Amino acid sequence: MDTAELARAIGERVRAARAERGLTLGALARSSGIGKGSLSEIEHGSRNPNLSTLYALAGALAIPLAALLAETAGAEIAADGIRARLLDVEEGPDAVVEVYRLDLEGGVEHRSGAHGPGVVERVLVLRGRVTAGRDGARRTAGEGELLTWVSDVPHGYRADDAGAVAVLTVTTPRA
Amino acid sequence: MDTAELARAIGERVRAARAERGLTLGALARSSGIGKGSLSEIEHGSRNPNLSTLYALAGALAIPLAALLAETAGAEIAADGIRARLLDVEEGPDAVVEVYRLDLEGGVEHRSGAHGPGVVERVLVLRGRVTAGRDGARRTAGEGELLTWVSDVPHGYRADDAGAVAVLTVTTPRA
DNA sequence: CACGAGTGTTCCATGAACGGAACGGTAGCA
DNA sequence: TGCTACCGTTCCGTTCATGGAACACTCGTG
Repeated sequence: MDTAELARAIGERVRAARAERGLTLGALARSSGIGKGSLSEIEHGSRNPNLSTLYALAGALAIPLAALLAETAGAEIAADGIRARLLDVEEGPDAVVEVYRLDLEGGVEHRSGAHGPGVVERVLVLRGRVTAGRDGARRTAGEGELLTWVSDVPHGYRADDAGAVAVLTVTTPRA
Repeated sequence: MDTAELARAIGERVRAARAERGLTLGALARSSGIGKGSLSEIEHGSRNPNLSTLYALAGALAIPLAALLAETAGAEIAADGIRARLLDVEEGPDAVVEVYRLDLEGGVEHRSGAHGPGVVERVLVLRGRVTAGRDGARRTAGEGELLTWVSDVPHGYRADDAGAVAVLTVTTPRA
């Protein structure tokens, strides 16, 4: 991703956030103190805004600056009915633990092949009910409950019809 | 926090990252394609760099742009021997769940007063051993284990001597 | 149809961020 | 002590991002 692409991505996020809030370009210009022309070009990605402009913009839209500029492309895995966003990576002496936020649409099955030996997955349910685990040994957890399995064989996740949100941790032992 | 403060904070982060990597200002200038003078002033916070400059800088330092610009002040709670970094907030229909990464130094006790009624805390241990819970009803969990308690009374956390890392979720019911 | 009030885009003079050159300071070395 | 090499800071001419004005366009209204 180069700067032009990033500028375009930021522009899209700004326009989406503005639309979400029902603001016109002029209204956002007034509340942020940024020129209407500047805003227009920022939304099109044809500007190279400086820090104060970005900061004022994020403030007026009530978005964290980091969220406005995130290069989430690589950190976000999205498929039909499932979205996994990397929140954190803990590099311990014996293992690396990745922490994801998992958004599961209702009723959609997500399958995953076998991972390396010793890889353990854990799902801590935040909202809804999740059925997950190794093929043939699925279990179900409700809010606040934890599912654990060794994922060296094919496995999968599924939410109740209402959908679910969970924290997924993937623990990979060091080679 | 205004723009000047943010610029100063970013400058400090840049200088720290550069020192960590053992780079001189000139070397970083060459690898990032940014002028040496610009870099010097950015590190002092006396510049208002634009997007392409920030992006090139983050790239040369191998830091995510979002991390360079994060306004972590509000999202990070740091005290003696404990650090809690907000990873995510899930706003469900019945409750709001905050997800934190918890870093606990060995042997240090962290106490917390009572929260509102119905607030539930959960600790999923990623590394080490954690003893936590309501006063008088502490329990201990090792890697991959989960501790849960209702935090409407004083409670606390403590890691083994080696320290620990965990995911903490705080579930607050909607009023 | 004319008009006013709104939209978002394009244009422009000004001021500031840019890269690079010049500078003072320090360390190593003959 | 003279020389070289490199450090980080300050300065400077050029380039470009800025806010605001001018603009084209779309509605709703009389």
